[in-house]
Amino acid sequence: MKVGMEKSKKLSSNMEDYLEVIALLKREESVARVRDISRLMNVKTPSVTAALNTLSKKGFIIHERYGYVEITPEGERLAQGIQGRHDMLLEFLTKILNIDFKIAVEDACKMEHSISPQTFQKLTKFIEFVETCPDHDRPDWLKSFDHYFKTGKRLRCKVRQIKQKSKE
Amino acid sequence: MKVGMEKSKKLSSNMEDYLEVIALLKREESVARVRDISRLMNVKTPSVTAALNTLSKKGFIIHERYGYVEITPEGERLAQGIQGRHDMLLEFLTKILNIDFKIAVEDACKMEHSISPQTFQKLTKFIEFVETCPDHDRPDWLKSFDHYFKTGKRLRCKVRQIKQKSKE
DNA sequence: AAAGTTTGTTAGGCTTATCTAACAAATAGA
DNA sequence: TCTATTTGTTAGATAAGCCTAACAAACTTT
Repeated sequence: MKVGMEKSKKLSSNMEDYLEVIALLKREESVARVRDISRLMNVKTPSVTAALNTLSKKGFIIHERYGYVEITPEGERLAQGIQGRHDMLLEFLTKILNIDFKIAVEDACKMEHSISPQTFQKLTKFIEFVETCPDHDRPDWLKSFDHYFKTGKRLRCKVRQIKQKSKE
Repeated sequence: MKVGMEKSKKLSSNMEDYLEVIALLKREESVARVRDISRLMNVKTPSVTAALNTLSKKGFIIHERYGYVEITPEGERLAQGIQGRHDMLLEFLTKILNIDFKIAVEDACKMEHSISPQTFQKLTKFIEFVETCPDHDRPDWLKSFDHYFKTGKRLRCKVRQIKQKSKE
């Protein structure tokens, strides 16, 4: 074992989930209790206690025996990152790909832990690009994809295309 | 423990990775040896032996002591599914989102284990939709996104829009 | 305020996946 | 062929996460 070995600040997917749920509870119920965490995560309370010890040691939360769970600024920052990835993925899956909500949530919950910053950034911009399109709700090319997905047939995607054809 | 309890056929991400690598070796080198699996996966050989026992018990491979690893039809089917998800994700990330290859591979390697069939199907069709577009290489709307990503500015995507503006 | 209920912790066990060390089998070279 | 090297296996340890059972603290409730 190396001498100056720092304890790693990196969290496993599981620990990220705990932190995410804690942040959610703080946000929605103003306090985070062991019982609530255990219910939301479908684990027993001893598992929560163990997780809290891990998160404490790494400095993401503050937890004294029998007390509420508090998040440190560092924990808050991390939780926001995870939540941001989750929200973005969910939006991409539901609004752009039209995946069923329940399945989209499942996918997002898993992918939120592994997606790279670069992919996150690209997808974020992609969503923004779609949603700020000066069309009505959904840009025409996406509607065209919807149709392609349903029928397997392409719509003429460009008027220009037709014009070019008539010029030949 | 329930009486009729079957051993589950479900594989962890780790075991899926082993199976994937075994299939890769069979494909590229015609045989899969413990040593090669261990090298490709950056684990020591005893870890491979342990994994092979797990995969054998679940019926995805056949492995006798000191022999090559063979894949069963069931294992082959599973491996193809995983590889298919991997390839699709890699294509989506590199060709559509223009993510750097190395990062795209990392993302794909993680996501391939968690993506739902529905999302797989949608993304597959989406790639198909993009790649069969009657444009040159990349459809105009995607080029328009590229520009938006680089500059943050939208290109006029529709003439109609301009007309509406001048009407106000 | 004492008893009962709920909540949280500790202790100890199981599983998965990894490792090192030691040994055994297979292959290669002299 | 017989020894040396490489490859594979076994044994035993460690770490993460989960569990149950037992206990302890905190809260309700009368």
